[in-house]
Amino acid sequence: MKIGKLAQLAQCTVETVRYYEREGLLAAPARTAGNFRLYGAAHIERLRFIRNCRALDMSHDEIRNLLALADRPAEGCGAVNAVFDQHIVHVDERIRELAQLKEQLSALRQRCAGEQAVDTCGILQGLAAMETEARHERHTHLG
Amino acid sequence: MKIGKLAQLAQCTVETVRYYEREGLLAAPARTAGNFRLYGAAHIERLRFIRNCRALDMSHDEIRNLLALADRPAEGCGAVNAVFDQHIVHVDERIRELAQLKEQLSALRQRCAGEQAVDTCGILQGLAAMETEARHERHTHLG
DNA sequence: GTACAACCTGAAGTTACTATAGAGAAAAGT
DNA sequence: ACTTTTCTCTATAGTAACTTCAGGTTGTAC
Repeated sequence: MKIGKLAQLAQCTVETVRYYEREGLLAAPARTAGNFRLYGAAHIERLRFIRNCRALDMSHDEIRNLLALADRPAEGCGAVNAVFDQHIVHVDERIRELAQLKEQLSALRQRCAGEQAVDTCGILQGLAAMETEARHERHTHLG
Repeated sequence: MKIGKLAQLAQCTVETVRYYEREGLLAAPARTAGNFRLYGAAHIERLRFIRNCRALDMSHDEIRNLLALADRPAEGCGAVNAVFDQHIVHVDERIRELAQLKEQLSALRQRCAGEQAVDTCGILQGLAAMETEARHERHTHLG
């Protein structure tokens, strides 16, 4: 099958497929005489795997890692578990960060009820007065 | 004061300050005879405001919006509230997305307890078998 | 034979910065 | 006064995971 069909089956765009090939996530397939990419069942499986990992917000590095592990069927899957556990930690951290953010935002939001002039707006005053904190370095690739 | 002092007071790097100037978030200041940027109290206030917005994970577009509103003191702050409410919605959505993600990840994680070979690993099987869903377009800039 | 969709490559744009290189200016030490 | 160190300047490239664009080729339908 050609790239359009593959992309459709994996629910992504053809540009994304070509991008994954450049990135080394998806092996370069055979070509037709006219230079069109020709994919088979193995490619669908691989791409689906990648897209599912992405749906779980894994980074390309994490995915590359997982794919390499999956390609050595004889080995144990302790490493797979490790990648997964690490990723779950990332997600957890980000959820906690956002929850805290939401509290701050809600507190600020309550400082302005209605339609006063902006120079007495509690939100803007709050934003100007907040204690500026150093940028927290992020330990997760999740934004 | 020069850029290093300003950056220190706002808890960011000098590169970030220069970047904000290029982006139009911070007005270009006067220069010394030696071409060094010279900042005053108004710049500190402005930069603090920006950094506080960033600490709340607002995008530059949202911040630009707020700054423009704050610069028209006579007008009502309904628009400010709107920016804020919209941003809170973004954060909420992202929290829900991540919570759902975590459930999926935990469910998958339970499919592999220990050290079997990877070709029978429940996690990898799960990743290969998951129903591939179309990439949800994001309505938030939060990762 | 000609219109049109699907495909090709390569490069640039996105966000909010960070990092680097190479050079000039100012401050500190002797 | 001289040297060393620190600060600042501009311009450019890199980050993640794509998307978009420009310009050209192939395949297919009528």
